[in-house]
Amino acid sequence: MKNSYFDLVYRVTAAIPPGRVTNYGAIADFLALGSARMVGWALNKCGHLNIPAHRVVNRKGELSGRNMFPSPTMMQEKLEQEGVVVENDKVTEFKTLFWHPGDYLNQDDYDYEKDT
DNA sequence: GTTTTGACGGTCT
DNA sequence: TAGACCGCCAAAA
Repeated sequence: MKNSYFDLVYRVTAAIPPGRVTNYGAIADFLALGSARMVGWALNKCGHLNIPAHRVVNRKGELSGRNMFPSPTMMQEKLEQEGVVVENDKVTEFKTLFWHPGDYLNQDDYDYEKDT
């Protein structure tokens, strides 16, 4: 538990319920980071952690970070696998599937550092 | 030590 | 309504 700004991002991202998506701005605003780029950047170094970064998209609901994944299609595949309808690399029901960061309080805590 | 880029967002034109 | 510009903080070159 480092309590760093990116660790907070990890926790919120890990708390995103399956079949649900959110955007960087919401997390950035919730954590008062001041910039959505901090969120995306923090997730960029999530490579060694088991964080569902595929559930995090930009404000337009587009899978902007798919290019960073081991496989660009993996992000969309995972979203569809959880029931999220993705078309043209963007979430169609984004506004409906949108998940508010504040709801993560209901998820209590989550060990994102626990890989395996 | 300085400059540029980056998984973005909001506001102005 | 749509397109373009600026701003946020941090890390790498």
